[in-house]
This record gives sequence, C-alpha cells and structure tokens, in this order.
Amino acid sequence: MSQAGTLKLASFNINGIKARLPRLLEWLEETRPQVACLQEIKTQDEGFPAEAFEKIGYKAIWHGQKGFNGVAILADGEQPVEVQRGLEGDPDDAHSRYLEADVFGVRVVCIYLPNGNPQPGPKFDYKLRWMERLRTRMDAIWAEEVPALVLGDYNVIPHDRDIWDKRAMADDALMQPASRDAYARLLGDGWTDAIGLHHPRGGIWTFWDYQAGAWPRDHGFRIDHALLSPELADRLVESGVDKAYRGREKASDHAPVWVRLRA
DNA sequence: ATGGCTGGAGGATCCAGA
Repeated sequence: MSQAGTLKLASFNINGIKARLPRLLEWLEETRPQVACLQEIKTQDEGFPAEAFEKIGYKAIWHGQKGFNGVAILADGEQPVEVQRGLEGDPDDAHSRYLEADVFGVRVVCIYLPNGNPQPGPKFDYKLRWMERLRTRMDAIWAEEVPALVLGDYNVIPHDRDIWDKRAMADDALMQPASRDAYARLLGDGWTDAIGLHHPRGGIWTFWDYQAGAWPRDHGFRIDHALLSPELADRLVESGVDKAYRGREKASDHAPVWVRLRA
C-alpha cells in the first residue's frame, strides 16, 4: 500500500501485544505504514517481540510495563531515535504511556492517555493532570520548530458527532467537558486533528466495545487521534481508519488510524 | 447494567479497560 513520495504514519491500540501478534503482523504487512505507534502492549520490556517485527522489516523502540499500558514506535527499515520516554511533571507517575522519537525526518510522539474512569475521582484527576503535562510537552516540541505529530489513544471523544449516541457515554470520563476542553486546548494551540479535519460531519469511529454487540451494531466512538504540527498539516494528503480490522478474529477493540503526508 | 467481553497475572479470581 506504499505510495511514492508519501509518508504513512499509523496508530493502533492493540490491547495486548502477545495476544494480538498475528493480527498485528498481518495489519503491518497488508497496509505497510512507514511508522506505527502502538498502545496497550501490556508487556514488560523483556517480553516485547522485537524479532517478529525485524523479520518483516520493522525496527522498534518500546516502553513496557507489567500487565497493562505500554507503548511502542515501529518504523519500516529505519531505527527510530528515541527522544524521550515518559512525561515530566509527576515523579510519582510510573505508567508507561509516552514515547517520543525522531524518524524519517519527523518527530513522532506515541501516547496512551489515561482513561480517567470512574469520574469524578483520583483516576479522572490523573487524566486531567496528564493532559496538562502533555500540553506542556507539546509546547516544548512546538518551540523546537520540528515537524511533529502526536499519535495515539487520547481517550477523549472530542464532540457529540464522534459517538453513535451521546447519551450512552454521557457520564463517562471520555466525554466530560473537562476532558474535551483539555483536548480542545491542544487544537487551540495550533495542532490539527487530521481525521476530524477530513470528516467534519463526524460519524467515524475508532473503538467498539467488546460487549453488548457494539461492533455488529456499529456502536462506536472516536478516541484515537493524530495531531499534526502546522508544517505537517500543510503536508497532509489523506487520513483514515482501518475499520475492517476490528471485524477480524481475535481483534483489538480499537481499529488503526493513519495519516499520509507528502514526503 | 451496578458491566453483557477481553487480556494479563497467576494459579482463584482480580484488576483494568472505555
């Protein structure tokens, strides 16, 4: 699926890299993004299957954790050069949710933003604080004036048009005004939501719950996003969601999202 | 649905997810 003169970067919350490895390799080989950001790898560093990716041409960096969370950045034929792992601003935060690298001439940030449920409560407070820490880091990247994009699972439903039924999640951390405001501040700073830009009427989902027949009923919402710096927004050609992968055997509950840029 | 699945850890159920 590679296209001459373009750079395709994707994000996929895979919900367990060990359970998902065959599906993940299949997706990489079939869609061949030059860069793939992964979330919820749910493994410690030593359990990361780097060899399986090397066999199909991808080099990787990863930040794992026992049992849950964990992020990774894969690149086709090029080693991502790590810039930072973890977000500053909270020395007690041991979650593996942030990984930043330079690859193919762009700054790639892979995030797994906290879910924040139940709200209100300490988990929601952690989510909102994490979003402010992210904003601080994105400000610093902005000041570097490098072409940059922040890909991942933001755990924020930006607008009512980004969910099949706003009533279904009205009390959920993913669509509280405070969550949405924190996300909107990133866009207000000048970052471009690529998928939102290309689908202004909404109706595009990236997550469908395993429960209650959400997938067959198309009861989904959009929480995986790609935010682009101005230079990369100018180079944006197209974006999309690989929805069909949600319907395969042993699928993640998320579908991959991607952007294609002029190289 | 106050959780109907799912993955991981651990070795029975619990936590976490969204």
